[in-house]
Amino acid sequence: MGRAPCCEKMGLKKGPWTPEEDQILISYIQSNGHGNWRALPKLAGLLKCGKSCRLRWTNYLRPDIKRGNFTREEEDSIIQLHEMLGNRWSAIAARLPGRTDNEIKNVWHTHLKKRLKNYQPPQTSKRHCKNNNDSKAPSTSQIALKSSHNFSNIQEDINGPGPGPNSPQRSSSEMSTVTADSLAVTMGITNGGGHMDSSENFIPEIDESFWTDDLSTADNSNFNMVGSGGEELQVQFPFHAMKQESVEMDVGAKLEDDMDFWYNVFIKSGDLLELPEF
DNA sequence: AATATTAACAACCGCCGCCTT
DNA sequence: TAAGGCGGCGGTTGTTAATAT
Repeated sequence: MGRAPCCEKMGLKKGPWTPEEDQILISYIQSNGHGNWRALPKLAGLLKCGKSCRLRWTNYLRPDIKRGNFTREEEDSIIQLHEMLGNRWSAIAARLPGRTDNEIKNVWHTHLKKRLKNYQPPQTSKRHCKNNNDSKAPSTSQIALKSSHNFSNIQEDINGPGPGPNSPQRSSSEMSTVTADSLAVTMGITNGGGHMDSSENFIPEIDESFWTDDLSTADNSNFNMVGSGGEELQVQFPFHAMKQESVEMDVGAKLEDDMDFWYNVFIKSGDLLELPEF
């Protein structure tokens, strides 16, 4: 069934916002907050529906919105995030401060799709990224992240409760600490041949042969993460990931020094993350 | 200079999930 | 527990500006 769109209510104006309407909305929200969006237009004296007001505010009038063209770095971040998250524009926007989902969506459709279309990733041999010498070294913008959290939580998330076949054998004294205590991390595995990172490094796709169900033969893995501010983080997990499209983990896996693989991972609640000196 | 085409962006629409009653 | 309201999200459309013919 579904509700009728609020804008079908009598007397409500559709279409572009005038500077006067913008000013009314800004003034009202600044002094009263938006509260109930549906009630707002009436209270503020606007002939717009609440939905339209909310959209106008969140996509255009909000004071923290960054106007102007996207930088190359921002575009690269969008491409990378889109590879991980798909069309989840709001999730992408959450990692690009000052940018809105609508704006990012527009940029994607008008610029970035074309850019990617023109880009042909280099061919990678099987398990090409397995070897450090083959895979790209971390760029200077990437930061190694370590945590003291026991990574068995992650294995439990993947394998279910109980001791995994590859329980951590190293003492936590070897680990640095991330101060975040409940950081949720989601691994997003690339499926499409690879991509360029913001430093023009090619991050290869992970070949089917990489994945294993046998953690006892696992290698340490290394992840390329995007932090809350869109910054890239390089992390490693001491287990060989099993293939899952999206794995929710408790933060803080134990992370190791030996670099092996490159993946794309994003921090779901990145605000909690504090980067250690490293 | 006029017209057609394309690009860019703002706004709308409808669905979905969460929250309240 | 179910129903309805609300906000948020992603897809899509409409309008305007820029560029090509």
